[in-house]
Amino acid sequence: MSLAVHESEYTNTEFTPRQQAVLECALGLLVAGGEKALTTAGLARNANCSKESLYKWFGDRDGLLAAVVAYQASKVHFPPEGGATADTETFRQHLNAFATELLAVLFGETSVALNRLSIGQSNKDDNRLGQLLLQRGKYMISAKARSLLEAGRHRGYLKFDDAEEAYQVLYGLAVRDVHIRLLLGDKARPEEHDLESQAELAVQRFYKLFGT
Amino acid sequence: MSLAVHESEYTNTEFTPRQQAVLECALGLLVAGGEKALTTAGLARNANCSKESLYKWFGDRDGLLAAVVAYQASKVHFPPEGGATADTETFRQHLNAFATELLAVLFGETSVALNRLSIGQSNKDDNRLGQLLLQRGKYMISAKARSLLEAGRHRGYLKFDDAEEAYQVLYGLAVRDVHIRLLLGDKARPEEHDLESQAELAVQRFYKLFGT
DNA sequence: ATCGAACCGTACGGTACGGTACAAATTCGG
DNA sequence: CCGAATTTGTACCGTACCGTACGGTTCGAT
Repeated sequence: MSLAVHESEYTNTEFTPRQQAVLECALGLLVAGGEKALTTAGLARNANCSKESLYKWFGDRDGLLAAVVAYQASKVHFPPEGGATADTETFRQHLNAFATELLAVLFGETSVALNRLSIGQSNKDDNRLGQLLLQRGKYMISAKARSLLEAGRHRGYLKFDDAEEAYQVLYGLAVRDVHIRLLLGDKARPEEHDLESQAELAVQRFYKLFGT
Repeated sequence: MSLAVHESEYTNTEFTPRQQAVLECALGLLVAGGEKALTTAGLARNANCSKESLYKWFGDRDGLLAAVVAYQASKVHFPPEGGATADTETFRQHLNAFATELLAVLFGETSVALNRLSIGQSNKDDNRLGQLLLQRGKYMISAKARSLLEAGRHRGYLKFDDAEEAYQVLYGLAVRDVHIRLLLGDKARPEEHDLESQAELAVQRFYKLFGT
C-alpha cells in the first residue's frame, strides 16, 4: 500500500531500537495530551528511561520534539510506483487509492497531534518542526502525487499544464476544510468518516476538471 | 465590503474601550511572537495596565485568550446581502468577491496567529478557543456562503443538492493546502499572493462543477 | 571474575510565569 | 473641591518544568 505506516519492519538507521521505543512512547503522550503533556520528566517516567539519556540522545527538549517528528515521518514510506497502470480504469483506481490514503494519513490522530505540535512551535526563531513536517511530509506526498498525475497525462487520461497545480486542486477537493476543523478540535461529520467515498467523490470531480 | 474589518466604529458592547485597547495590544504581541510571547506581565507592561486589572477583567489567562479571540471575531462583520444580484454576471462577481475576501481573511497574519493559538490550545479539557473560533469564525462564513449559493441556485445559476457540500468544494478549490502551509510557517508562493486571480480561478472551476 | 560503558532513578538548582496583595496614583460623580 | 472607586506599578508566592549531577545497576567484552 502506498503511504502505509510500517511498524519498523527492519531497523531504522536513524535511531536505535531503544530510542525508537522511547519516541513511540513520546508519540503516545503527544496524541493523548498535546505538547504540554510531553515533559522530559513525564516521558522518562512513562518510558522507563532516565532524563539523562534523553538529553544524551536528543540534546534538549527541542531536539526531542524534532526527533519525534522525524521518527514518525520515517515510518511513512512511498513504495515505488505500483507498476503496470495500463488501462484507464486501474489508473483511476490508483488515484482513488492515493486520495484515500492521503485522507487516512491527514485525519489520523497521530498526524493531527504532530501538526498541532509543529504549528504551536512555528513561532520559534528557526521553526525546525514546521520545516521538518513540510519537508518530510507534505513535499514527499506532493512529489508522489505529481509523478502519478504526470503518468496519467502521459497516457492521455488527464489534461493539465502544471502538475503541482493539478495536485493542489485534487488536495483541495479531497480535504476541503476538514483538516483545519480537526486541528481546531472539531469532530468530523459522519459522512466524512467514509474516506473511500470522500476520495472517490473528489476524484470524480477532479476528472470533471482535468479529465480528457 | 463583505467580511471587512471595522475598527470599532462604535463601541463594542462586549468590552470597554480600555479593555479593547488592551486586547488590541495583546493581538499585536500574539502576531509578533506567538502564544508564549503573550504573558500576563508582558501584556501589562506593553499595554500600560496592571496585572490586577487583567485578572479582574478576564478572570485568568485562559479567559484573556478567549477574550482576544472573541474580540477579533467581533471585528469581522457580515453586512447583509449586497441587495440586487440580478443578472448572471454580477452574481458571479459576488462569488469572486466572497472567495477573495475569504482568502484575504484566512491568509492574514492576524487570522494565522489566532488559528495557531487555538490549535495549540486544542488539547485542553473543554477547548474553549477552538470552539470559539469555529463558532464565530468558520460557521459564520459558512452560513454566509450557503445563503449566497442558495440564492444562485434559486435564480438558476447553480445546480447542487447540498449547499454545505457545495460551499466546502468552493472552499477547497480556493484554499487548497495554502492555509495549513502558512500555519506551519511556510511562505506563500508568489502566485498565491494574487488573491483575486486565485479566487477567480477557483470560481471558474466551481462553475465547471456546479454551473448550469 | 573484572572492567567499562551505557543506563536507570532520583534529587536539585535555576528560571519563567500564573496568580495575589498592597500602597500610591488617577479618575469621576456630586 | 472631596471622597469613593478604579487603576497602576511593584513586590511577592507557589508551581511547573528544563537541564544537570550523582549514586547504583545491568550487561557484554576481555
